[in-house]
Amino acid sequence: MSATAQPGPQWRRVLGDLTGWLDAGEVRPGERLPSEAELAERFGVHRLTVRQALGELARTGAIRTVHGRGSYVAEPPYRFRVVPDAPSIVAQMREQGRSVTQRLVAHSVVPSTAAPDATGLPDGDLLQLDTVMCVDGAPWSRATTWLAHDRFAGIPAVWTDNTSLTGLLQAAYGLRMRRAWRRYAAEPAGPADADALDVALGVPLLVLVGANCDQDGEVTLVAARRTRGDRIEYVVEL
Amino acid sequence: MSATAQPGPQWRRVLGDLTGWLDAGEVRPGERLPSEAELAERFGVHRLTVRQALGELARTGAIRTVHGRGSYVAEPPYRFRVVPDAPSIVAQMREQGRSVTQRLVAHSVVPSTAAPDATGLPDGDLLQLDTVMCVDGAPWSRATTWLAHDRFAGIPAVWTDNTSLTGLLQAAYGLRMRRAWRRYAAEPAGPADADALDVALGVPLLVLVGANCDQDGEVTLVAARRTRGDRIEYVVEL
DNA sequence: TAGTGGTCTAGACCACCGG
DNA sequence: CGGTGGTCTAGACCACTAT
Repeated sequence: MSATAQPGPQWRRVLGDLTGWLDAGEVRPGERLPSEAELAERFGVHRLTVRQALGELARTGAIRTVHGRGSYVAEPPYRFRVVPDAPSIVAQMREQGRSVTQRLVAHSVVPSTAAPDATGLPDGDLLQLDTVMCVDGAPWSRATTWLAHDRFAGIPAVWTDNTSLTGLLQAAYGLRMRRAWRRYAAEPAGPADADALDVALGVPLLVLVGANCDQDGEVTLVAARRTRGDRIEYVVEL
Repeated sequence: MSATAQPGPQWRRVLGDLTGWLDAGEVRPGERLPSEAELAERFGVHRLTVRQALGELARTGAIRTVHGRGSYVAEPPYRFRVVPDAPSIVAQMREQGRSVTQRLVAHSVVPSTAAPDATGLPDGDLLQLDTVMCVDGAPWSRATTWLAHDRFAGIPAVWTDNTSLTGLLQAAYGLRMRRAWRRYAAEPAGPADADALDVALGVPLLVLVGANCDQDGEVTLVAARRTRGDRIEYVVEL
């Protein structure tokens, strides 16, 4: 009945009731919620009031709203536990039986100032690769990678959706890398993220910026990866 | 003039124009934006349309809206770079000249099932500490910590706002710990986070769950720390 | 008390999706 | 086509802040 007589704003009550539905499993993951109009009628409020509550649910990832179809209960935010030691992320996921593809959406030559500062990359032009990774068919993360252009200019020509950059560098360049440093941060999805990762504006992304170096200790690769917060967890064993 | 004739919705144009103001420094950090009513008039749209744009700015942390006063341009999202190796976070920040306080907001005895799974803590009741850390007077992170209750029951009695848990454990219990494992994730702020950290619902938090073990390799402390995403960056040197 | 943001309603039109 | 969510307006009232 949801006759919850709360003191706060009405959309809070609606939000509370809807959250209750989800927690109680009255609407299961994958199922559609009643339409906004019907919810408005059922709760005795205006549709905009319902939308306020639905917006909060969407921002926290509890539901997923699709224009023209409805709002669907999201799958529980399962997370891959990615272990930064061990092989590359792609190899790791494939070992877990996931289908992983990485599409090269853009590549360009940029001055070395374009990479995040304090990277340790050598001076000179850089090759910048913009990729989108999909796991089991769903957008998972975006990455921007910088490499010395003179050395790696041939990469875009041989890229395929099944490329693992780590594997490619080892196979084609004989390059075995190890991790130099990592930075972890949480940022809201911007317009480009929302578009590429199929999420709402502002949802949390886990941002990992890192550098790898070659056998001689020279930094040869810098990458910034923005991953859906509900889809990842980095585990570091010490 | 902002006669930007864009194709998308109007609130996008408003958002774009406001973002332009901020980027160009036409409104500086700490200054107040015009009132919603005035913005509505100036952009020739309804106040709700302006609010849609302001809401996005607030969620990305670009502005900060205060009931009854107005919307203020946020300080640039400066981030502490916290190095997980090296001393405790508190000690590290104080070395950087920050004033750090940690208020104990609650403590209780809970069954061992209350801690995040796979922690490695011994069975038996746990002491759970809920704390809020402020840096330079502003809320910065919330933490929940679990310890064996029988061994550490006296901690709440001696807690002060200047306590560093690491320091306390070493001083009062002769305990020197080292890191066992860490998990990094990004999650949206829930109601409790929003309240304690003074942020909007749903803004990104960087969540760090970790365990420390004593000299014998026994896990003695598990902690989950939820920090404002615009205020932190974890750096790991490898 | 005046000005600000927060909430809510009523009603409209558009854009998208599916059959 | 009908149903859905996305946007927008008009107007009202409430809650909070400052003076």
